[in-house]
Amino acid sequence: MKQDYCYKHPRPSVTTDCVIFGYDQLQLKVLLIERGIEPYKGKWALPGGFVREDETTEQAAARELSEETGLKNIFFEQLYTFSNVDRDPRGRVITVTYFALVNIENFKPVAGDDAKNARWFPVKEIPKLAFDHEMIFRKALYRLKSKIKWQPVGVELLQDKFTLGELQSVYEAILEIKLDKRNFRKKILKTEVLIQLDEKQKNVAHKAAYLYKFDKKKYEQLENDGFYFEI
Amino acid sequence: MKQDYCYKHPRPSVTTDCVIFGYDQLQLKVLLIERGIEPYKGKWALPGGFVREDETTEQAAARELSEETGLKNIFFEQLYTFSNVDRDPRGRVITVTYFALVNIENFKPVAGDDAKNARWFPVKEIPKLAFDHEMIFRKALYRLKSKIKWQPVGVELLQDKFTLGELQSVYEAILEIKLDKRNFRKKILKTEVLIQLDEKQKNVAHKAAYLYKFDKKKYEQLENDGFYFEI
DNA sequence: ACAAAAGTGTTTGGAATACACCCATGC
DNA sequence: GCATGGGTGTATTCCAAACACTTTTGT
Repeated sequence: MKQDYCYKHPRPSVTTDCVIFGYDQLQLKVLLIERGIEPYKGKWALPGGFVREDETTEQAAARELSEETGLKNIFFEQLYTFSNVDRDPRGRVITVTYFALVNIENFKPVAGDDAKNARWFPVKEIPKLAFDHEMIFRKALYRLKSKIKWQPVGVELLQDKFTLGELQSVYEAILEIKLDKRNFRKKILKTEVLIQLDEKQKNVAHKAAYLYKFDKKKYEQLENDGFYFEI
Repeated sequence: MKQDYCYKHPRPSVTTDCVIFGYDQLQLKVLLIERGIEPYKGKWALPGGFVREDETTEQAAARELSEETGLKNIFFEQLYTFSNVDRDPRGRVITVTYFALVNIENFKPVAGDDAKNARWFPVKEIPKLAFDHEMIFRKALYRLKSKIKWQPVGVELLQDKFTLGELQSVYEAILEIKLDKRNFRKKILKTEVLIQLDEKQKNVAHKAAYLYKFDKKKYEQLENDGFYFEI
């Protein structure tokens, strides 16, 4: 049974789109889905969908994220709201966008729900995207680069336990520069949000590195104390 | 003649709300309007309104701003999108918010359009606000404080020509701290976005200060060169 | 033994901070 | 002449950046 919702004034549709970053094989990657329906059928796009009547845009983004990646409790934050009147050929659609950092190892590929094909693309090899998603993606990348300069968000892209070398590689991939090992270690340890474990790498063909984990409580405390800025 | 707009799925309304900052008598102020209609009739609120079918949220914000203050071409940027399902008693309303910096001297009070009363409130004396506008206001204030640390946006609150003393007072009002005069001047002049004019204050009971103006071109150039971060 | 990444300190330059006195003007 | 804000320089501290060698492990 089909029902119509009628209003006195025209209303836009509201969607959320997510820029989901991952890190793998020394590369920063983004999760894209292949559209199964028109418009832009067969084109790659950011995962997203319509905001339901009973959920906030944050909840919608979290739901999409969990549907697309099987991941919950992920770092994500609002990016920007895009509202060009002609950004969607179906009509007036305003999209509230989010960006998220996940760790690809934990990622469980979702058996093609909506018959969609999902793939991680290195940020250097993004195909042509549907809608204005290219613009959204670029804004997210810019935000990530700015943010990482102030906040130790790089850890969200790694496993729970990681080495400082791995973390440095994340930073180098995102910022596209080489960093000095000693200075990087000094700077990242001075933030005091990393905890060194009594545990080392195994089976590596070189001196085994200590593993660290992220001290989320400490981080949130510092954040509340105004230590980091929203960016 | 009344017409209805019907859709297959329910749609939220979309509004914009603006946090408009001004500076006057050594105080940072915010423009609020008194609501002339329900809900929250008689309560103070941020200026805002519905986004029309043929305009972006930016255009809607600029239009509201111009309607409320008579000002055009002023500094404003997107703040955040709020979407709690119960934030508006009239139903599902998502609001895309902006914050703006204007200079109160140029502000032309608008003869009560919509029978609304508009007033500048010092940020320290904000009354209870309608909807979730308190939260929006707090976020805007936080953003302004963060932003001013990196970007010389304080100039937007002053006249075209201003003294460094006035600019320092703006910073002190926003950050709520006293600044050292010499260090402030060094820092602000080092940004090289202020131009010293061949003109001084007149009729002041002390040594007349040089007037400066903001070098908008230079600022935009630096911004494009990635000199400042989006915040 | 050698390849590969881990781990570690010191020096240097630039930026932010702290700090105090004389100057021009209107009354 | 005095009250008011304008204008200026230096010393110190802190942080960021540059820079090279030894250690551990697997092959």
